Amino acid sequence: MDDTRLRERAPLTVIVAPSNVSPPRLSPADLLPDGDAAFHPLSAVNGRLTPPGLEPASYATLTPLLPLPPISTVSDKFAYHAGGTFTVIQQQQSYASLSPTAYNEPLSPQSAYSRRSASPGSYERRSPSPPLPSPGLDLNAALLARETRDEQAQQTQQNDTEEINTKELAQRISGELKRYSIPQAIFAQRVLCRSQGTLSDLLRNPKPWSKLKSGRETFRRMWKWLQEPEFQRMSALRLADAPNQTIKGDNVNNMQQQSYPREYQPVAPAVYPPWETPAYEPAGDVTGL
DNA sequence: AGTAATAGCTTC
DNA sequence: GAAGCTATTACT
Repeated sequence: MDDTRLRERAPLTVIVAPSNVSPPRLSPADLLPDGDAAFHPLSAVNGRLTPPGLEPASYATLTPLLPLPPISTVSDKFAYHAGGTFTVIQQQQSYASLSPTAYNEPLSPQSAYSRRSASPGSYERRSPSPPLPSPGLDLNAALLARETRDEQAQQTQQNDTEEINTKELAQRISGELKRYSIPQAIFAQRVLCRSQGTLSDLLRNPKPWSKLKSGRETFRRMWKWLQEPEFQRMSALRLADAPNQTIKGDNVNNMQQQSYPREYQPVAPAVYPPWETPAYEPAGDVTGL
């Protein structure tokens, strides 16, 4: 874990260090695998977009899926907004926009959407009175702020209204699960709050978006997971199962498909995939990032 | 043995 | 009827 942290903080040169993480299986130290290149831009972007001092990797606090929100509404607004963490949003977008291929298949997440709403009017509509920067500020800064705002609006709109190419999304998810050897049961439970059987069915027989009703929510979660930077994806997988939430049919805790004891301590720096690591890191470890 | 796919059932 | 769960089977 310290390795991860070091890498997070480390200057670019260190990150570049070949960690040759070719095997699909992720170890905690490999949370920034070969796609590390994708994270380089982040540092730059982070440097100029986010307030200094805000660490880019507070897994515990940044993880959007942490207590998995009720499947009905929250996911529509995305936890980032709820959490009000400006920085996170920007980072997320940076990842999404800057690294379409680094840790993704040739198919970028965006392409899973049937289209992108890049309507120039979205910004004005959503932000009627943007706090314009004072004349003293750099024009670039102003444009940047505007751009960021625009992207946020787009992101929100995508999550809310955009259609998802479910077939493509299913293929993407399947591919990612295979690539990292993530069992369906784990992904289904930790990320989707669904059962393995449900996920299997959705992946194999995805209904077209237009024919989906409440089932869209599950696909949205898949989609959001895909959009997340890798460390967040893994963090989500590693999460404790959501406590008994009053979600219809969401009694995942009753599933006896697999029980991953979360009590045991990771005595040695064992190498296990993130979803097998204890949900609760030793005190102060994760949050201390 | 572990994981994925599927059939039948339940819930809303 | 859609969506999902459980139990079971099939697959590797």
